[in-house]
Amino acid sequence: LAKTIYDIAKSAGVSIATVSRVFNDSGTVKESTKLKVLEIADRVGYHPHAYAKGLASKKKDIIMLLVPVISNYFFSEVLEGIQKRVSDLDYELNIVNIIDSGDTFAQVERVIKRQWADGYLLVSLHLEDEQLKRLLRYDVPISIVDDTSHYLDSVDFDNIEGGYLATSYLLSKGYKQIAVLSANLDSIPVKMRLQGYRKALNENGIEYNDSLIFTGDEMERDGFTEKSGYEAMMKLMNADSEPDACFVTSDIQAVGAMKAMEKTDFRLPIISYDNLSISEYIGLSTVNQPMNQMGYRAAEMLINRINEFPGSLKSEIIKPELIIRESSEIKAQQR
Amino acid sequence: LAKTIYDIAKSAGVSIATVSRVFNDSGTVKESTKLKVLEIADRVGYHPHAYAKGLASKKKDIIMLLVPVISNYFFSEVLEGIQKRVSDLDYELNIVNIIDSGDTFAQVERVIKRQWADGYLLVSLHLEDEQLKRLLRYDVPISIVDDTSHYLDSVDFDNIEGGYLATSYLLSKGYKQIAVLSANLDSIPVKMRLQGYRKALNENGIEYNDSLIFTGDEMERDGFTEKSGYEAMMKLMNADSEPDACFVTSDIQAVGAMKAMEKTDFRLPIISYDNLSISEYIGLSTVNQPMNQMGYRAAEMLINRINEFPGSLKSEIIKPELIIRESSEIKAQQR
DNA sequence: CTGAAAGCGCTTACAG
DNA sequence: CTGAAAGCGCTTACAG
Repeated sequence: LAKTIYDIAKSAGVSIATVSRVFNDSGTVKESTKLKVLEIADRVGYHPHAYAKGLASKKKDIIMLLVPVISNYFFSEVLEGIQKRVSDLDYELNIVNIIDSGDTFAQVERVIKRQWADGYLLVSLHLEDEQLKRLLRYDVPISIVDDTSHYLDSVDFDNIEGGYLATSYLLSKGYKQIAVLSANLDSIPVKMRLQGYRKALNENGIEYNDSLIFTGDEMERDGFTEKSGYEAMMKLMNADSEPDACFVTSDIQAVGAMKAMEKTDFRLPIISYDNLSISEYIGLSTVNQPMNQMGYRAAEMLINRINEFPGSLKSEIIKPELIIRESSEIKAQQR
Repeated sequence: LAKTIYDIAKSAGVSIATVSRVFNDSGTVKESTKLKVLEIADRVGYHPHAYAKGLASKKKDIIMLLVPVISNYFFSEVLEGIQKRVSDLDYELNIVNIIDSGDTFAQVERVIKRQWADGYLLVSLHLEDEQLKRLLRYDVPISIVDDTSHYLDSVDFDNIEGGYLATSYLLSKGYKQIAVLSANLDSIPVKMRLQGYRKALNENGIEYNDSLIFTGDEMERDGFTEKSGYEAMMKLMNADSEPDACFVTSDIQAVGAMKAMEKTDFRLPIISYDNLSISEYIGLSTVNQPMNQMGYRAAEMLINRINEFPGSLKSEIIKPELIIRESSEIKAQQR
């Protein structure tokens, strides 16, 4: 029932090769023939079959994006950047949601094996580098977004810089005892952010003090949760040390931390990380990552790679920026 | 470079037909042959080429989901329901993000014309019914999610019931002058929700009063914005009428309305609509729509349709439920 | 400017 | 239980 190139060719009184040329703007076709073909195609609702075209030409003009959690602010921003660049460069974007069921890598591998696209963007998937290495054998362009790899192109954020910016700012305000409310200390971004924290202390001649680092007990989502932030702040308030400001490794933890403070008279200037949409509501000073830009650059990088494959590994690091709102400007208020 | 069925057939010393049968679990293949084929395929990383398979067999085992805004709570919940049902019924899901650029219908039509999938789910797209009618000519199963159609299968929420539930609850608490902070009065869901509001008033013998309906001036996103809610509440506070409770057509408007109230001593019990994730934080009583269930049912409906196409039009309406938190339980406090 | 024909990587009757 | 062959709907040298 669906129309094929043969139907159009017959109606227009030309060969299928000519119809194909019209739709691909390739070769040379007499203007009148072209118009006729286009008119008929439009009337009957014909469009080249994506699979047939992809099979015959190798070129699919499709970028496929694999992502675990589709509905958060982070991904929405990254997607916007990707979408923009992909469209401008005349590709189409297909998204596949990778389900959190333990076999992440198998799901990714399956999609890639099936050869859906000209290139793949793996966003926030955090696979092990050895797993990524195994993808090389499929011999197709793949870029990693929001992570780094030794085997595949990547675009990532500079988490060291983020921790550094937040801490430096607090130091510049005269605070000296800067506590950290941290998510899982083994998580890569956390490690990096803390590295930035130490770097800032170091530059200001302040010694790093282990007893100022507080972690919640809840370790779901690597401790990037409200509950974990709440717990960490409770520990801070009951500790012997007397911090005068606080760096929190994520906004969502800061929400929990603020709830903990609200129950008491205790107040501490805070800077956190992520710039979630709620952060503006509650006046959270935070480190913003230009997610849109990350997506944009990643799409560009992948498409470049498609056009010159293979080639030497490319990796790009995007700098975060500090956003100051109320939470860092309040006066500390001790027990 | 990528492996094909011919490579596997040669290595295994069988014909390509046999390899095909192994991968499709069709026909009968000697167990030992099957094992051998599978072992070789796994070793070299072979998997049938999606396009070639789709072209040859007509059956693609793909459902494609078209959606305008990917990153909101609503879609994430709907997606979860869809994903679950789709996987259980052995299909794969591809998502295409429809960009808000005025040519929504053209984008949708383009995807469908290209025959990517066995069936399509159009989520929150709100196309005109005449446009949907035009999709019939592509002769492929399509279901509408979060809207209703006379031409295509659909799953939608019962917005009348939602307005009715919220209003009835406030009436049951003894309130009699129930104001409405409304988004665009011409929007379909708003009309429905207000119809439910009137129904509830009616059942309780209370006359509908036009001067209790307040709309913001901001009409971006059909007035489903914080700003619009803020403006509407400002109007309410400055009006002559003296409402004792309030139904707001969305949570996001309620956020704005609450900000307006916070600037004054004015307080009004509120119930809104949507149950956004922030609603729990701020204690908003609201109407929840089981989005997960909607997705689940829609996927099921589409796949049924794929298996018996064509057939008589199916449409399903999902009931919302009331969630009571603090915002409706406070005492009114007049100027 | 246009057409005939081979080929892309599969599936699926048909025959054995 | 297995293979040879036609066909899915296109693209693309090649020839004219």
